[in-house]
Amino acid sequence: MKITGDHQLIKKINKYLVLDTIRRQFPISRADISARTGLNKATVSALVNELIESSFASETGLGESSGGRKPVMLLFNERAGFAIGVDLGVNYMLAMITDLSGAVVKKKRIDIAELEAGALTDKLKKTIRGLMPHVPASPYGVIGIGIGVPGLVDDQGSVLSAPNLGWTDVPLQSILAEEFGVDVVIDNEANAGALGEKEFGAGRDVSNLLYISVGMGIGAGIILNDTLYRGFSGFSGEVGHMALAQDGPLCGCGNRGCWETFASEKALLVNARAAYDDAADADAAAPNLDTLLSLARQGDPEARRLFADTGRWLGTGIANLVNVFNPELIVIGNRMSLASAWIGEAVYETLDSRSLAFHRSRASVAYSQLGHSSAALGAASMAIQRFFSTMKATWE
Amino acid sequence: MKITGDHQLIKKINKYLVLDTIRRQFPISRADISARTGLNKATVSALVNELIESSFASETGLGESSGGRKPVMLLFNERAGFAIGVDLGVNYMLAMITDLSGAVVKKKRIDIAELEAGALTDKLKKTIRGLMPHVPASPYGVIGIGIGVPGLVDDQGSVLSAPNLGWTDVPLQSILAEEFGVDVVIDNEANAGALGEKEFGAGRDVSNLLYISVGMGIGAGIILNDTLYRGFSGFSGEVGHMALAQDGPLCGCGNRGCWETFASEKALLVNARAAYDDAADADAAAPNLDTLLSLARQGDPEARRLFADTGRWLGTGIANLVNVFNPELIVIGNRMSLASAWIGEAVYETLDSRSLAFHRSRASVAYSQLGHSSAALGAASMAIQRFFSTMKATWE
DNA sequence: GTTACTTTGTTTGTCTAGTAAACAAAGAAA
DNA sequence: TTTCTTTGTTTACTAGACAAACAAAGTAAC
Repeated sequence: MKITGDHQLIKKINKYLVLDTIRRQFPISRADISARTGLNKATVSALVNELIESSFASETGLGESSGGRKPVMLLFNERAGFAIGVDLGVNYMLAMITDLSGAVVKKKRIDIAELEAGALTDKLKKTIRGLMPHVPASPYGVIGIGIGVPGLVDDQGSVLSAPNLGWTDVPLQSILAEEFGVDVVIDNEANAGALGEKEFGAGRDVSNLLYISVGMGIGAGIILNDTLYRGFSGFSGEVGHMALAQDGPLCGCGNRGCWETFASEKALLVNARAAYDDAADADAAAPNLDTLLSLARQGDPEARRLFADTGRWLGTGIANLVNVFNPELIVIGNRMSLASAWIGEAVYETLDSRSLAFHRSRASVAYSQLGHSSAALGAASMAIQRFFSTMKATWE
Repeated sequence: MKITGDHQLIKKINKYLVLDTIRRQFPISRADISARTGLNKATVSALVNELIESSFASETGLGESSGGRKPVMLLFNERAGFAIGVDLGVNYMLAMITDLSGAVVKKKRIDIAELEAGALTDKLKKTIRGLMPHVPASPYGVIGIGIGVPGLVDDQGSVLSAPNLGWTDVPLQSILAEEFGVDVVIDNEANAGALGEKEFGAGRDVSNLLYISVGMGIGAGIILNDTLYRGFSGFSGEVGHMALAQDGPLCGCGNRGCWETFASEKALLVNARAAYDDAADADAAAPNLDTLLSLARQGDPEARRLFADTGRWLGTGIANLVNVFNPELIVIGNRMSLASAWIGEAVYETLDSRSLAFHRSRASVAYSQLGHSSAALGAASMAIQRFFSTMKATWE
C-alpha cells in the first residue's frame, strides 16, 4: 500500500521536524523553533511538551531577552538513550558507546587474530557485552547496535561475502539481534564511514559526498541528496574493482588493473617490499604502513616516493569518480588517511589534471576528520537513525 | 523554510496520489482507487470529482460488475495538454509533440549543418514554432517544452559547455522561455534519454538504472531511487571521461585513455578509417556508422571485428559502472544501440568477466527500446513532470 | 517610576480534510 | 422473489493545524 496523507502523517512530520530542530540547534526557545520551521507557535508548544514528556527534550533556564519576555530555553536530551557502534576491521575491532548526539561515552579497541566467523562473532558478542555495564542509566537504555563490516551486506543484515575476513553468508544481524534483543543494523564499513563523516566529521552540511575508504582494499560510501545510496541490491561502492588499466597486476577478484591493486594499503606494501628488497635494506621484517609512515616522517626518499605513487593512483581513480558523480566533497578515510601529508599533493595534482575542468573546480578533497573512528561512529549513527525513524513511525 | 505538514500538504499528497493512480492504471473505478491507495472511499470520491473538474480525468461508461453494482470507470485525460520535446543532436534535431502520457502526436526530424549558437537557436525556435499549429486544442494547451542538449547544463537551464556543438554559456532556457512564454526545461541529452527509457521504454518498473548514451561521445543518465541524479552542480554522468588506460589515445578533454576514445562512435570511425586504409579498400569516402552497419550486415569480417572491439570496450567501462553503482539495469542508447546485433555478445562477455560476481548476477543490459526517440521523449517527459509538479504545488 | 512597547508562550475558537458508518442504487445469485 | 455484494454518496465525527487574543514578563523611553 502506498503512503497516504492523514492527520497522523502531518503530526509525525511536524513532531519530527521540531525534534530535529532542537537536536541540531539547541539551546533554542519555542518561539525560535516556530520562527525557523514556520509552524504556528501553538503547534510548536504542544509538540515540544510531548517531546519533553517522552524525555527527548528538556527545559533549562531562561535565555537572554531580545527586548521582551525572556525565552525558556530547550535542550535536546542527548542522554535519553545510547547506541553501540562497532567497526569490524581486518586486524582490529573498535567498539564504542555513544549518546544520541554521537558523543563517545566509552571506547574499546581490540586486536584480532582469529578471523573465522564463529570465533569472531563470539568475540564481537563478548566485546559488546563487556560494554553494556558502562552504558549510563537512561530512559531508553541501549537503543540499538550498528556494525560496519568490510564486505557485502544484504538488506537482511547478512554478510554475503567479506573476502578479507574469509566470511561467506554470515547472518550477523539475526545473531546479534537474538543475543541482545535490540535493533541491530549491519552495513558495509565504507557506508558506515561515509555516514560518520557526514554526521559528525568533514561532511557536515554537504549533501553529495563520496567517502573513499582506503585500507587493505578500497571501498566507497556514496551519499547522494543526503542519503546513503546502497544500490539495487545493496552492493554499491565497490570502487576498488574499477579497472584503471587493462593489463595491471592481478587482483583478488580475478581481474587485472583494479584500482585497489594500485592505490590500496596492500598495493603500497607490495611495492614497498619490492623497493626495499632491491635496495638490499637491512630491515629484517617486511615494512608495514606504520613503519613506512615513520620512514617518510624521517625524510626517507624511498618511502616518500612510495606514498607519492600511491597518491597519484588515488588521484587517478578519484578523478574518474568525480567525472561520474560530480560530488561536492570527497573524503579519504580509513588507514591511508594517516598518510595525508605524504600523498596529499600527488592526489591533488593528479585529480586536477585528470578530471574535467567544470567538475574539478567544484569538488574538494578532505581527509577523515574522525581518524580511526569514522566507521564506528557511523555505525552508531545508523543505529541512532534507525531508532528515531522507528520512533517517528510509532508516534501518533 | 523547511517543509511543514499542514492540511494542504495532506490534500496535495492524496490528490496527486489519486491522479497518479489513474494515470498509471486507467481505466479504474473509484472503489478500486480506494482499495489500492488505502484512502477512504469518500476521500477518493471528493478528489476524483475535483480532478474531473480540472479535466485531468473523465468518466467513461460502466465497467464489469464483480458481483454487485457496476463501477463507473475513470480515464486519465492524456489530451488535457501537450508537451514539446526536442533532442538536439550534433547533426540532427528531433522535435516532437506528445500528449501527457508521452504518446507522440507529431514528429519532425531536421538535419543540421550550422552549429553556431545564434543560428542553431534560431533554427530551434523556428522548428518549435512550426510544430505549434499541430498541437491539438486542449484545456491546458502547450504545458511546456523540454530540450535535451549534448553538453553540460546548469540548474538555470544554461548550456555551459557543449564541445560537440562548439557552444559555451548559451542561456537556452531563458531564450526559449521568453520566445514561447511557457515552462522550458533544459537538460543533458543523456539525462533526457535516461528519463525517456525509464518512463516509456526499457526501464519501466526499474528504480536504479544507468542509461549509457553512446554517440560521438559517451555520457550517462543516472537514475537512482526513481529520480534522476544530477550531481552537486548538475554535471553528473560524464562517464565518457572515465580513464580506462593510463596511456591510451589522446581525448578532446586533454587526457589519455578516456572511455570514449575506445568505445564511442568517434573511436569506431577512427579505427575503421585505419582498418580500411590498411586493407587498401576501394571505398572512396571515409566509412560512417551506417556504412559500417550495412557492411556488418553483409558479413564483412573487418566490420564485424570493429564492432566486436567496440563491444568489448563498452563492456569494460560498463563493468566499472556496475561495480560502482550496482544498478538494476543498464540501457545502451543513442546511435550505437543500432549496432546491438554486432556488439551485444562482446559487451555481455566482457561485462560478465570484468564485473564482480554478486553484481553481475543482478544487473542486466538492454538496448534502447525507443530507438532514436529516447532523448526527445525524455525531454518531453521532463516538461510533463515539471507541469504536474507545479500543478501539485498550486493545488490547495 | 510610570508608561509604552516587545517578546514569549498559552488559551480559545475556527477551519480543513480525513475517516467511519449508514445508506441508496444497482446488480448477481440463490 | 429474496438475499447478498458492490459501488459511490451523504452524514456525523475527529484530529490537528492555524489565527487571534491574552497573560506574563521583560525592555526602553520619558
